[in-house]
Amino acid sequence: MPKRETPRPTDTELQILRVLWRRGPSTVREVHEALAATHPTVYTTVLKLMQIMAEKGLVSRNEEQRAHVYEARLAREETQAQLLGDLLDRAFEGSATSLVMQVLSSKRASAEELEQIRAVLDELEGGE
Amino acid sequence: MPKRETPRPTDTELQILRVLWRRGPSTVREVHEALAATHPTVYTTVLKLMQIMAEKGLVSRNEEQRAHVYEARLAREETQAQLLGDLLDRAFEGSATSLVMQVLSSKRASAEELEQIRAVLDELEGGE
DNA sequence: GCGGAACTACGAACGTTTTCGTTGACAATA
DNA sequence: TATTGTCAACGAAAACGTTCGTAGTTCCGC
Repeated sequence: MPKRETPRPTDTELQILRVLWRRGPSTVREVHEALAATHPTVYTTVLKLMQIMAEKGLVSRNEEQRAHVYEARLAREETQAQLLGDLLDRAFEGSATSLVMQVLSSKRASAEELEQIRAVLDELEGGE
Repeated sequence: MPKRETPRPTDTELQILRVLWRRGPSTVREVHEALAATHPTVYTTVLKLMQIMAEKGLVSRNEEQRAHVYEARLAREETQAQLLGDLLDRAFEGSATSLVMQVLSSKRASAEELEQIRAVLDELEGGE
């Protein structure tokens, strides 16, 4: 039984993944340009990172074209769930309630967002 | 205007902080023993870590006694909020709603937990 | 006072992540 | 065919986090 688990992406790797989620399958050049605004580096740095990410299994690589096309292997939601579960264990002793309370009480959530969350709650409680 | 921000604690540093939050101000030895079960290392490793954490400002240090007494500089909730806000930016594009949805759907919260969360929502919306 | 226990301080080693320069392959073009 | 531009591959270096051994200090009991 293989223990095939994707490792948790580092901060920089996550920035690349976000580009791939937003743009879909992309070449190194495309990612590099998309990253230029927020994370200015040299082309080969992005290349190296993405090669390593391919080795780790974070992205898949299509080599049919001369410029290889990379794609995130896990959907955005899967990785989000992974990171969130991780933080839940590491910093919240597994208590989802206190995590949600924290996120709500830090004034990040707007009124509309609160409404949406309430809707999700309704669905979870009543729906099933 | 000084830009005094506490750096985000690493995984290992967070383990130490968790001990300090649980025990309150503690010596290196006390932390080391508390950590022995989950994170077995040598005494001086914990010492070094805590010295570095003091430099970073993650903990404060009282040197009155021979065995220095360390204390977390930020309350548990503050650090949790910091880490959460960080993850929100890095992985959720700032959307608290999708973060809460993720945590609710993946770690299916119990009925009581849902009730508690709903109470928080009520307080946030109606209370003020 | 002496020896051992409990500390802090320090520095070296190691692994991982991030960065970049260089090289060689390939393609398009003049 | 020679030149130029784009690309992957690779290696090395820098930065960071983690680990541990060693040295030196202080304290206590004998």
